Amino acid sequence: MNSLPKEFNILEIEKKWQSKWEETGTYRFGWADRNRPTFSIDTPPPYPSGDFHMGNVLNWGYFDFVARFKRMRGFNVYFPQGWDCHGLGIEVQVEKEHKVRKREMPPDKFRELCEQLVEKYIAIMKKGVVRLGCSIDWTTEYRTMNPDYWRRTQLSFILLYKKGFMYQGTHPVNWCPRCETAIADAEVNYEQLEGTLHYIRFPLEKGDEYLLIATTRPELIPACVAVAVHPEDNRFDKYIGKKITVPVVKRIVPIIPDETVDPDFGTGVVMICTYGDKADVKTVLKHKLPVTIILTENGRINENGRKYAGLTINEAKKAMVEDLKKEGLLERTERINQEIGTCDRCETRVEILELKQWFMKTRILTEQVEKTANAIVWYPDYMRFRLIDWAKSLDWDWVISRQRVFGTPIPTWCCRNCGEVIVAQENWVPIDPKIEAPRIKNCPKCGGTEFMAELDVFDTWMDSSISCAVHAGWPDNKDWRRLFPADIHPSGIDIIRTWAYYLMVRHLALFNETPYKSCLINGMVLGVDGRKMSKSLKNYVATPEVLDKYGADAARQWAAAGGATGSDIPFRWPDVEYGWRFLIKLWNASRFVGDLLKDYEPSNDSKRTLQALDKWILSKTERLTERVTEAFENCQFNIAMEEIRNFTWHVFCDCYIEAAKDRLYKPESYGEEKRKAAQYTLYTVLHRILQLLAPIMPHMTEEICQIMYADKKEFKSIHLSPWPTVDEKQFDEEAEKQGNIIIAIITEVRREKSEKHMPLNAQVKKLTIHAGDKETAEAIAKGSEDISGTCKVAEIKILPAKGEGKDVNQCADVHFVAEY
RNA sequence: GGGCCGGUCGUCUAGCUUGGUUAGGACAUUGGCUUUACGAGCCAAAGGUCGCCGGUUCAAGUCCGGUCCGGCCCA
Repeated sequence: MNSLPKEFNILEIEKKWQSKWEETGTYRFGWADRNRPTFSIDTPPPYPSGDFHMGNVLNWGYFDFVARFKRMRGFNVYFPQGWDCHGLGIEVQVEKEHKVRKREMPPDKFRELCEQLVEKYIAIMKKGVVRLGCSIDWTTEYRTMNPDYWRRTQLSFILLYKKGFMYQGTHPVNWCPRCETAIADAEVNYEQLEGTLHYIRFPLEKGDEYLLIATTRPELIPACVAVAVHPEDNRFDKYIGKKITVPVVKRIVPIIPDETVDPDFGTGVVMICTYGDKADVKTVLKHKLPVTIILTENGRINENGRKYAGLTINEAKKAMVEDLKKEGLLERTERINQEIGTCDRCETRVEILELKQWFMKTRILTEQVEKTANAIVWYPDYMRFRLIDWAKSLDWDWVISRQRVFGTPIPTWCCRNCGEVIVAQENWVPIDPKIEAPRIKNCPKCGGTEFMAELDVFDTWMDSSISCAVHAGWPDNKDWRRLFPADIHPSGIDIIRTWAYYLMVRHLALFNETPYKSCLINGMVLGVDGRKMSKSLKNYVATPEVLDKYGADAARQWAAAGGATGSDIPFRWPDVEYGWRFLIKLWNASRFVGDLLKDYEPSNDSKRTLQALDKWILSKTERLTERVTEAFENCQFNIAMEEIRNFTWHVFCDCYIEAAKDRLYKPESYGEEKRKAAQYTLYTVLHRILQLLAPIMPHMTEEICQIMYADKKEFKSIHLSPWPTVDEKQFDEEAEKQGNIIIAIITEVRREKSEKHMPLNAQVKKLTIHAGDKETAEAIAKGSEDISGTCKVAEIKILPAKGEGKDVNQCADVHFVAEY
C-alpha cells in the first residue's frame, strides 16, 4: 500500500479532481445502461444573479450529497444543470448598467443586451458550482433563453390551451408601474411602511350630515365607487342603503355593509376604490360595483382622474390633499404603520389594474395539488403543509403574461378585423409572433388576412415550471418517461410557493401526474448574527472567501452539519474551520495507516487472527454503516456527518489506532499474525470511512483512495464504487462488549495519569485489575496486551475477584490499582 | 388575523417521528501532556431546573392541553 505525503494542498487537490472527473466523464448519465435503476434529480435551474452565495453552497451541497450517495447505491444518476435566464431581474439590471429603458430601444437589441449579461452571470455561477465539486452531468447544460427551450414552453402552452387550461381575460392583476408589467401573487412582497391616514368628510347626498372616512390613499378618491361599514357596527345602521357624495369629483355612491370592514380601523367607515387593494377587488365583485380605473400602466392618473390626469400617484396625492383642505373636508391626519405590496424585483408599490392578460386555470387543480402533495415524500415531512396551505390560499388564477421584452414569446396573434385569437399550432414552435405571421392565410372566423402579433411574453415561471418533463427529454425523446417523474425535486423553503407549486400545477395539468416523487427542502442561510444573510445587513460572507481559505470539502461539511435538513442555518466560521481540521485529521490518520501498511498485501491476506479490539471496531464499523446509510436515505445529512466524524476522530483514531500501535510496531513481542490482523482491520475500516464520507467530502476521499487503495482499481473513482451493504453477520455483540471494557480501562488509566499530571507515556510498573467476576476477567484478558501496550504497563494482573481501586466508567464492579 | 417552525450549557446546534442509559456535538473557557500520524494535536475538567404552567405515564427534552416569547411565510 502506498502512503501519503506529509503535506497536502487542498485547493490543488480539489482543482485536480474536478478537471479529472470532467475529462473522464465520471458523472455522465448512462443513457445506454439499462441494468441500473435510474435516479433523476430535478435540479432547479437557478436565475443567474451573478453571485454564487452561501445559500447556493447549501442547496447545491444538498443535491450533490443525494446524487453521490445514490450513485454509490447503484443508481444510474441523472443530475442535469440548466439556467433560468428570462425575467424582470435581468431587465432591470440591463437598464441600470446601460442606462437605457427597454421601451426606448428595439426589442431585439434589448434582448441581446440581456443575453450578454446572462452569459456573464452564468459564467460566474458555473465556476462556483464546479468549485464546490458538484457531480453534475455537464453534457445536459441548457439555457431557457435558447429557442430550443422556449419551443418547449410554447408547446406546453399550446397543449394546455387545447385542454382548456389557458384563457385570456380582463381581470384585476397586480401591476408594477415601474416595470410596466403584470406580476403574480408570488412576486408581491409585503412591507411595513409608515404612511399617513387622512380623515376626510364625505357629505351625505341629502341633508347636512357627513361621514368621516379614513384612508391612506386620498389620490384614489376619483376611483371611489362605494363607502362601506361593518354590517354589525350599529353606529352606522341608519346610513346603510343611503347615498353619499364623493368629495371633489362629486360622484354619488352607495353606503354598503361589508364584513371585511374592520370597525376599529380609522372611523369604521372606508371607501371602496377600483382598486386600492385586493380586498377592494373582492368587495367590488361581491356587490357588483362599477369599475373606474384611474391609473395608467406607468403609474400616472388617466382621464378618469379628471383634473388630476397626467400627474403621478404622489403628485396626485398632494394635489388632492390640497383641494380637500381648501374645501374644508380634511379633518385631520395621523401617522400610521401600514403594510403595502411591493414588486419583488424593484420594490415599487404594486397597484391593481384591470387589463387583458393570459391566465392559467390553477385553482381548479387545488384539490389535486393537495392530494399529490400528500402522496409524495417530503424532507422534512412538515414542509408539505407549506405547499398545501399556499395552494388553498390563492384567490386568483395565475397570470402568465408579462409586458416585458426578455422572455419566451406568447405564440398567439389576433385578427385585425374581428379580434379572433389565433394560437400557434404544435408544429409551428419555436415561433416569435413579433417576427413571423401565423401560418394560415385567413382568419378562421371572418376570413381576414391581417393579424396583430401578441407583444407580451410569458412569466419566467412558465419556463422553469416544466423542468421535470424537460429534464426527462420531453417532448423529443420518446423514452422520456424513463426519467419522469423526477425522483427528487430540491427546493428552498422560500420558493415552495413558486417553484414546487408551479411545477405541480403545470405537470398535473399537462400529464395528470406528479412531476416529482419527493421534495427536499433547504432552509435559508443566516449571517453570523442570526439574521438572514444579506449585503445590506453587513453580515454577508462571500463564497470565494470561504472556498479560498478552507476549500470545498470543508464548506460542504458546514452545509451538511450546520443544522437539521430544512431548518435555517447560520453561517459559522467555526463550523468551516472544524471541517478543515477534520480534513487534516483524516489525512494524518490515513498517512499513518499507509505507513504501517507498506508491506501489507490485501490479496495474500486470507487467514487472520483477529484480536478482541479488531473485532470490536469491525462490528462498530458495521453499525456505523447502518446508521449512516439510513441517515442519507432520509436526507439527514447532519446526522450522517456527525456519526462519521465522531467515529473517525474518536473511535477510530483516538481509541483503536492508539491501542493497536504497539502491536503494529513490535511484531517481535506480539507475533506477526496479530500485526497482520491489525493491518487488515486498519485497511478495512479506513476504506469504509472514506466511502461513507465520499458524498460529503468528494475531493479528499478521492485523493486518499486513489493513492492508497490502488489495488481496488476495478472502480476508476471512489464515487463509482458500490456503497457498502450492511452485513449483519459482522455485528459481534460479544466483541463490542469486551472491547468497550478494554477501552474503558485504557481511558481510565490515562485519566489517572492526567489527574496526577504525569505524561501519558509514563511507565506503570504494575497494573492490578479487579474484574469483579470471571466473565469480565476473561474479557479483559483478551485485551491485556492492548492495555499494557497502550498504557506502557510493565506487569499486568487481572483478577476475577472484586477488589478496591479506581472506578472504571460504565463498568460497575471493575477497579484497578496502578503502581508507578 | 391565519399557517408553519423554533425556544436545550457563555454562544451556536443535535436529539422529539417510535417516551426509558449519565441530554450528544462544535466554538469559547480552565488544567495537564512533545505519545515513533496529527500542538491545525492528544488527555482531561467545568458548564444544562431542555421557555413557563398543567395533564397522561412506573417514567416526559420527547406525547397531550394551555401560555409567554422569537422567526418565517401568508392575509
